Formats: sequence, C-alpha cells, structure tokens
Amino acid sequence: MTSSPRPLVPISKSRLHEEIIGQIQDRIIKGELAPGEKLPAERDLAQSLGVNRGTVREALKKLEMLGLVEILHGDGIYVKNYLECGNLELLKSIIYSSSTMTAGIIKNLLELRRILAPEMAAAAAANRSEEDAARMKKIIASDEQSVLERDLAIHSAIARAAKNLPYVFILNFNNQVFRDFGHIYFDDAENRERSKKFHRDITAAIAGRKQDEARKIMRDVLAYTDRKIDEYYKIAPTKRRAGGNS
Amino acid sequence: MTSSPRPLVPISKSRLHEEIIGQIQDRIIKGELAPGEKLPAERDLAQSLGVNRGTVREALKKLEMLGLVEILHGDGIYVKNYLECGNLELLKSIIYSSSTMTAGIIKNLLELRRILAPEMAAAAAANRSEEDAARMKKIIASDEQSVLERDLAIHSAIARAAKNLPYVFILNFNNQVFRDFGHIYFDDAENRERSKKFHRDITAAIAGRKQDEARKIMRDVLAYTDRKIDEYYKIAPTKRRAGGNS
DNA sequence: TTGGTTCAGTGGTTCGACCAATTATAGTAT
DNA sequence: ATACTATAATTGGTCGAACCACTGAACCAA
Repeated sequence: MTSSPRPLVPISKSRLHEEIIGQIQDRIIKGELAPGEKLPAERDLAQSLGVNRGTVREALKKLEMLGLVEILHGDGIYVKNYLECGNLELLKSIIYSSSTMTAGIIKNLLELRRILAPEMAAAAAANRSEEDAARMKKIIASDEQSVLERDLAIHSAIARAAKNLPYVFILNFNNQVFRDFGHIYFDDAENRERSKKFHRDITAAIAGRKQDEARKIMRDVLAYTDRKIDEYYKIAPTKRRAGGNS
Repeated sequence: MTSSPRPLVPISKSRLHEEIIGQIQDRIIKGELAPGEKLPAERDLAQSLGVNRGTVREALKKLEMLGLVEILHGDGIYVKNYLECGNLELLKSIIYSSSTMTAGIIKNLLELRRILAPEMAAAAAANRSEEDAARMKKIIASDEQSVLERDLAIHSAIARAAKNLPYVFILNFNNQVFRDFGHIYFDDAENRERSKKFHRDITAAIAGRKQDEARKIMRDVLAYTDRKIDEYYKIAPTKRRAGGNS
C-alpha cells in the first residue's frame, strides 16, 4: 500500500509489427516452431497475417536481431535454437511471457547475483574513481525517488565503479527485471529501512576503498533479501492466472 | 601451425540495411551521437544515405531491438544510452568494433567466468540429469571437432546441467566471443592436452555428483587458462593496426 | 559423373501514396 | 494577457506493386 506506483501501464502502442513479433516469438518459445524449421515466405506470411509485406519484414528484422530466426537471402527464413544464443533481451521475453517459468528464473537471477555482486563490490572498492564515489553519495542523498529506484541506481553505480563493462550489461538486465518484481521486497517498510542502511554502508566501504568490507556487506544484504524473496515465492508459489498449459 | 584450416572466407553478404546499422551504431558508440539526441527523420536519413525509406526503417528496427535508439510515433528517433541497456548483443558489437577496448573486455569476461563458472559447475554436479551426463560424455568421446569447439561444448553442457537459464545465456555469449579469441590459448599443443584432461575430469566429477570436486576442478583450470591468456596480452598488448583514435 | 544452363521461388530494395500520432502554430474565447 | 481550441505541419506506421539479387533444383550437355 505504502507506495506501489506501478508506472501505470505499458500500453501496447498498436504497432502491427510488434504484434507479429509476439505471435512468432510465442510459437517458437512454446516449441510449436522447432529449431531448423522453415517459416513461410514473407509474401505468404503477409497474406496469412493480413498485413503488408514490409510490415512482416520489419518484424522479421527484429526477430533476427533477437536471435530467434535466421534469414537467408534467396533461400528462406529458419527458426534458430534460442537456447544457443546469448541474447539476454530474449531471456526477458521468456520471463515475461511464460508465467510458469518466471519464479524459477527469478531464483536463478538471484543466485547469479549472490555469486557475482559481492566480488564486483570488492572490485568497485578497488577500482572506483572519485566520480564513482560522488555518484553513489548523490544517490543516497536524494530523497526523491522510491527506495526501489535508489537501490537499482546504487547497484548500477557499483557495477560502473567495478570497471567491468560486461558486468554492467548483466547488472542492467537484472535491474530491468527487478524493477518489475522488486515490489515483492520493497513493499515492506522494514525492508526499505534495511536497504537504506545498506546503501549508506556499501557507499562508505567503496568510497573508503575497503574491498573486504564491501564484499561482506554485499554478501550479507543479498543473503537477507534473497531469503525474503524466497519466502514470498514459497508462500505464494503461483498467485497468477490459472488454466495455463504445459 | 598444426591445423589452421581457416575455412576460406565468410564473405560479408552486403545487405544495405546492415551497412546503415553499422554507420549509426559506430557513431553512437564513438559518442558522436549523444544519448537523448534526436536523429533526422526517416525520410531525411533515406535521402542522406541515398537509399529507400523502407531500407532505413529496417535498419532502425534492428537498432531499436539492440537498444541503441528509441522510436516514437509522430515524434522522432532518439539515441539511447547504451550503457543503461542490458543487451549483450550490443556488447559484442563494442568488442569487435573498437579494438582498443577488446583486450580489456576480454579480461573482464574472464574475471566474470572465474567467479561464476566454479559455482555453476558445483550446481551442475548437484542438478544434472542423466541426459546431461550423457551429453558431456558424448562430447569428450567425439574426436572430430577441434579442442576449442569441444571446450565450448563442454562449458555449454555444464551450464545446461546447472539448470540456470540466465547463466546459459551468459555462457553462450562468452562462447561466442571465445570462439574468435580462443586460439590464443588453444594454439598451444600442451594447453590442448591439458584441456582434454580437464574435460574428462569435470565430466567425471559432475557425473559423480561431486559438487566440491567439480568446483575445484573448474577453479583450477580457469586459474591456469586465465594466466596463459593474460601472459599473451602482456607480451603482445596491441599487435593490431596502429593509428586508432582515442 | 561432371559442369553449365535455365527457371521458379525467396529475400532485398525501390517508389509512391496514405494513415496515425505528436508537436507547433494560429486563432478564439475568456 | 491568458487559457483553451482548432488547425496545420512534421514524423513514424502501413500499404501496394514492381523490380533486383541470390539460391536451389531440375534439366541438359560434355
């Protein structure tokens, strides 16, 4: 109740080609379209969907960039094995589309974070610039945003301070997911206070270049948050719509 | 020298819109196009580039999926801050485009792998199915592929056995990069033998559900390989073309 | 069997037109 | 002068038809 702004609605901006992407993507992820399978020709797809060929092409361009299909000039369009691609954007689609997997994948993400984040916090303490420290202090000082947003910002700042670009990308992906599921943790007032303290402590440790302390602070806070989130999913394993298929 | 077949040529398939993507992407990554900046209208871009508007649109659709631009109906096209997106596909573009950053990012990737892989190996030992064990044994039995390919396959199999989908995606990304840079390590005959032994040992540990052993084997082998690769970059820090800008 | 040719199918690109959403502008009422 | 409204201009979204470039398969010739 306290403050669950939930930024209104995503709103599907119409955009026909997005609809086409969704349809094909779903069929691939559900396994209806097997890897290696050949899709109908663009002209046939356009006719089947009742849209213009150019619109189909725009959708296919996005699907190709996602790593779901491979387009071969003069040959055809083939379904790729999405498990063999390394596109996290696609993983996000899977998380948000199949509610049966969501809880499991969230747990997986938390596990990865529990392993990586403490080490990256230590790296941040070692590699931080003055600008990094200033950025973190500014975040904990601002009282405007929600605690959730500040938490995401702090983690992002730590990633930048660690000077590990791939980790920045992974962390950003994590944040994009946690922004939508973080309310599980931040709806509780005590948890919010605990986070604020964490923000101050980790900022002080990194600003003070104390690697071991930063690592320990991060490890402890994640152990706590993960336990809380785990309890939530244990209590309400599937509070979502029933009637889903396998 | 042993066996560098170099399968002739990949050949760039032209594809006009790919060229457009490259141009805009480069300008954004180089900072010539700042985040928030508005791009020319599609019609103007088409005229400037001397191509059709539909072609420009296909390029923009891919750039949007990459997370480099944001397209607003009736408004315009805006450059996004790519550091705030979580798209690893984009990271790959950065690795392959700016040779000045490549070595550093490779080191970053190795660091992440050194942290994650041992834990995931332990998780694989805990969660593996019979199918996972069989897959790994099949890989080490096949004598057809190169050691590099077998190494990538083993790591991929471990990731799948760990039952952590996000890690599968991250690992696949790693593999895509290491497939192009792995020769740094696998050109050496002794290293190749060492890898073969590692494949056997880690497979046995995971098949035997020995978590601690799997973790240790993975940690040890990565400590060795990373040291070798680090030596390479120390000896030949920039063996590439000179004259690059900052 | 080998190599070259033809041909149908498919993706790639182009042109021109119109629809839909946003923004800027001018105008009106208060 | 201000605030609201209607209009026009700008921009992305879709459409339709046509042609180019590449691929694969069938066919033919050496």
